[in-house]
Amino acid sequence: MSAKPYFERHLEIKVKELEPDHADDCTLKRKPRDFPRVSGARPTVSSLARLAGVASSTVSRALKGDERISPAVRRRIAALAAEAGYTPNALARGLVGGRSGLVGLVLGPVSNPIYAEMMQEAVTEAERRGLRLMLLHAGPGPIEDSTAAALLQYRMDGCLITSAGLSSRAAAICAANDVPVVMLNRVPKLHAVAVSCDNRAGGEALALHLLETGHRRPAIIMGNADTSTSLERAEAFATALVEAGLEPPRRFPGGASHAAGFAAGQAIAGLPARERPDAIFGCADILAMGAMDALREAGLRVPEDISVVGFDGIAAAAAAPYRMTTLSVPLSAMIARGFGLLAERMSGIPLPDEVVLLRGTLQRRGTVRDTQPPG
Amino acid sequence: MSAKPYFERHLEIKVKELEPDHADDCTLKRKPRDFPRVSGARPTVSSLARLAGVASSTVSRALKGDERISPAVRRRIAALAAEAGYTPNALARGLVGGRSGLVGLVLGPVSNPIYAEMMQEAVTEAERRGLRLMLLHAGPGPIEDSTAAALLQYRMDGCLITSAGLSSRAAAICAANDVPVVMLNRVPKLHAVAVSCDNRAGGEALALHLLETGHRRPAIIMGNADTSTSLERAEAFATALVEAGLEPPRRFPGGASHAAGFAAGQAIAGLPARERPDAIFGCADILAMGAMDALREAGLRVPEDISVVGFDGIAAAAAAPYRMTTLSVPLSAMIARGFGLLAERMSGIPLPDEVVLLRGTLQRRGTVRDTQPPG
DNA sequence: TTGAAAGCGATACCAA
DNA sequence: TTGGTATCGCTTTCAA
Repeated sequence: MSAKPYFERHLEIKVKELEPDHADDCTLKRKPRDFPRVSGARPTVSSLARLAGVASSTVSRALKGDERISPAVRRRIAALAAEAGYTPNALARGLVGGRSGLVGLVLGPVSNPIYAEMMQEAVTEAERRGLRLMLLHAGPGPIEDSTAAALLQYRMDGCLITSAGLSSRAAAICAANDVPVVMLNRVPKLHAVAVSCDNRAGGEALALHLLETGHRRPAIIMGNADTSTSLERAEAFATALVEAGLEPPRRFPGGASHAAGFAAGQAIAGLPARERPDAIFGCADILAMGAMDALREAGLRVPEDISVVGFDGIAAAAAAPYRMTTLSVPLSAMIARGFGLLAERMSGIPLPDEVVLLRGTLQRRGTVRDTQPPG
Repeated sequence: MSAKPYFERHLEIKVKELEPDHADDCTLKRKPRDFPRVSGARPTVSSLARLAGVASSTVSRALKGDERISPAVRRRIAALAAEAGYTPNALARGLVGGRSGLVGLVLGPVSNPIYAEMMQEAVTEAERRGLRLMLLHAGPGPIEDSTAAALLQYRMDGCLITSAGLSSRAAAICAANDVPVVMLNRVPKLHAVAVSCDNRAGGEALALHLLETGHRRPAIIMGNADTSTSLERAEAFATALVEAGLEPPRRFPGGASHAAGFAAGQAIAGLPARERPDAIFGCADILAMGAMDALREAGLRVPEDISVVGFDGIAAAAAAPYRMTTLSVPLSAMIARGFGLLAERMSGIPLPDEVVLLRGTLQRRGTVRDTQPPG
């Protein structure tokens, strides 16, 4: 539902070439006002060295503020570099230093907005740490081999994997080549480094919340079958209910999109009234949103007729028309921690694998009916 | 509404270290089964040359299928490389060749899902062309200087800019340094290369559709004031209405998020009935979606009481609970064309600026009431 | 058809 | 405190 075959159609193309004189303005008389550029080649360490009448090693050291270079020379070279518009060549630097400053990012399908939110957080955090993000994958399905190969080709310092489970290829390549990997929002089956929300605690918290508010027949809409995330959430949720003396909750197949949640919601709405659950737990907000839409379309009111809770805390679920009660995962903190773990491992010192679990927060909003006020 | 200050809170961290023996399993006995790796250093052209008993230049040539190397040698070296698990070092290659194979990507705020969809398309297309995407920015606000500098540091071959108008900094840096830029979904005010939807044609098509279906008082919810996209769409829409003899449509301030559309929708719903528009054009789907939600919450039915149309064709707008009539932009085709333009310019041959306009498609769905069937 | 050698740009080591 | 120089891995003349 996300990647449309637009490609073949819509090829009615209008090309508007700009007037030649303006084009010239752009290609020839380019004004180096804001970003000066030496005519011809870009300035390099050795060209600066020649200008300054020193050795290139001195320039290199001066530019990174080496204490051993006299302040006077340092200042002079810095000024020269600024004037010439010098930019270090990260390729050369990476070649000799062995570290590229590049971090790979593997994202899941954008049909679940949480990946976009994670991406935005990752960009911010990477910026803060002076790292660059290489977008290796985004979408359903597994990562292409050629793309995964880029991990090695560009000598990436590490890799962040957020996708549910389909990126084992990238993980394997990293493992085989000592490229540090951190899994985000996903507890790996194999040994690895991961930062995740405490899905069990979250699932339990949601179950307790539903119990406290008087629900007796919750159902679950499952995420993708192969994701630990979904499984853990559902498992903990179910366990808490059973421990409270309820029947094991019914499970409906879901996925990772609004459409999947919608289908599950339709199935639930179509149930005879006496079989109908009194609450739905969507293992991801996007699923719960889809379910809500299906329920409403079927004439059921949320939360009057049926309560709905989600898990993720995406922005869209917080707003109208959902205002969904959910367990929000601390995205920023997770990303920050993930970069932290990565940075530690990028230094080369072998560190043991670890799994960091951050606790989410129950967001009480408007989709849970309180039939049984406490006290 | 998108980037929450989660960072400071939620720091209750549980660290679960794996058992030492397992950790060892991962750090020491790493199995090079799937992705073989030479013990110690990775194989290089010269290490392969030594193994094969030829010169490194021969290896280099053989590996890229140079006709001048005898087929026998070529095969032998290829086999050797495969066996050793050789991976070319893109950093070194970029250093000598002057081309990095890297393309920068600048995205807008993820509060508008269209950026995520564009990102996913871009990943696919980059893969197809053997280019790597460096994520330079994603979010509202302008790009960081340090990030923009990466364009030069990593000697990127080009840059794709999708963000509305805030990335002029990146554009300026590119312009000053002969890095080709292509603007996506945005017609630049300055001379540049761009691929966009024909926003005027689209706005007009939507206006005509509303006219044909008997609407007489449409209103517009504007996008960000500084985006050509929104302006063009609104302008063409308004012009078509006026040419049909209607009053100029009322304009409501909007933005680039559901929340902005929602606020505009509330303002419209709060209007006295006789002042209320009979249709709303949201300059972006996400705005129209927000407006729909506000209208429905205010008890107005869409399309019975008021029609709504959008522009973009994002996946979320096509599904329940919106099923919105909209003008969809051919995203895949735009991205493909954008990469094409970039590729042409990456060769170094100076080409004139051009603007490519692709026509969108009116998607008639369920949010326009047909009061006046044709004929 | 293949080899030797000169860089690409930056860093780091060893001298001075 | 600074200068040479080797080196990172690969490509590309220029010779053979």
